[in-house]
Amino acid sequence: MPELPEVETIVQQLRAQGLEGQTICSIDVHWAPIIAPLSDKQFKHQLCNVSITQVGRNGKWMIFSLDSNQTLLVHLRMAGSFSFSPSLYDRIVLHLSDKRSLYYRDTRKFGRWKLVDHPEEILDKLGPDALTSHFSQSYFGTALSSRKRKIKALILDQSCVAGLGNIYADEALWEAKIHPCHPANTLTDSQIKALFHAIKKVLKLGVKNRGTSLGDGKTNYRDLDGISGNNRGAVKAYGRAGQHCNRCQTPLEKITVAQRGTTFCSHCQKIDVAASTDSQKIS
DNA sequence: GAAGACCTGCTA
DNA sequence: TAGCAGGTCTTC
Repeated sequence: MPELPEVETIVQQLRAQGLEGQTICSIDVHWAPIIAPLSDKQFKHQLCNVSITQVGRNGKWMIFSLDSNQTLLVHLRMAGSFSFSPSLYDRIVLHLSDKRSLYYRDTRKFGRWKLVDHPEEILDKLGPDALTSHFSQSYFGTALSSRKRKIKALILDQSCVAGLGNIYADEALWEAKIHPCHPANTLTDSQIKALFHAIKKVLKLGVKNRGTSLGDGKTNYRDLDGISGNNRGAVKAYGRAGQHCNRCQTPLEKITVAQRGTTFCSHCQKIDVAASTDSQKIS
C-alpha cells in the first residue's frame, strides 16, 4: 500500500528518469472512473500536448505541475503504481515526447487522478506533510489536545497529519510504546514527544529503504522498476500478529481500530487506567 | 464517529 | 467460495 515513503520513492524515481520536461503526446484511458469527474475526451483534450514541468508530493498525493497552468494530482490509494513497462493491469498510459510510455497500473482501480486548475482546493484539506518542518511537535501537541479519538484513528486522518497509512501508523505506535486505542487528548507530553519522533523515524527509514512491500507484485507495492521496497525487514509490528515483539518477546496481538487491522504489543503498548476509563466513557 | 461503497487478488 | 486487505469519500 503506497504511503508517504512509497510515494516519495516513486516521485524521486520519476525525476531521475527525466519525466520533468517531457511532453504528453497522447493518452490511453482504460478505466475512466479513475479520472472522474472528467470524461475520457475532456481529459485527453486538456492533457495532450502539455509538458510536465515538475514532479512533487504532498502526503500521499503525487503532484505533476504542467505548463498549461493546470496540475495533475495522482493518488495511488491501495495498489496504484507507475512503470515504463506495460503490464496486465495498466489503467492509463501517457505516451511521451521521448518515445517512452508511462504506464499507470492499478489492480484494484482505487487510484484517483485529478486534473485541476486549483490544486490547493484538494491539498489544503491535508494536514502538514509528516516529513516537513510544518509537522512540528508543537503543532502535533495542539492537534491532539482537543481530540478524543483513538490515537491511531487520528494519525491515519490525513487532515491531522499527511502521509501515514496503516503500516507506518502501527510502526510509529509500536516505536513510541503507545496503545493504538489511547484517546489522543489523554496522552502525556512525553508520549506526544515520543510519538512525534517515532512518526518521523519510521517514515524516514521507509524512504531510506525505498518503501515497504509485503505481498505479491499484483496487489502490493512495487517501485518504478517493479522492484520491492526493502523496508519489510525493518517492520516491527504491522503484519506480525502472533510473532514475538522485538522488544519484550510477547506475542503481538491483532485488533481492529478505525476499521483497520491493527497489530501491537499488549505488554509494551499499555493503555493506562485513567485513559482507558475515559475511553469507555467516550465510546 | 462509524459503517458502507468502491475494487480485485489472495487465502483459508 | 466466502472473507479479507485497505485509503478515502459518502452517508447515516
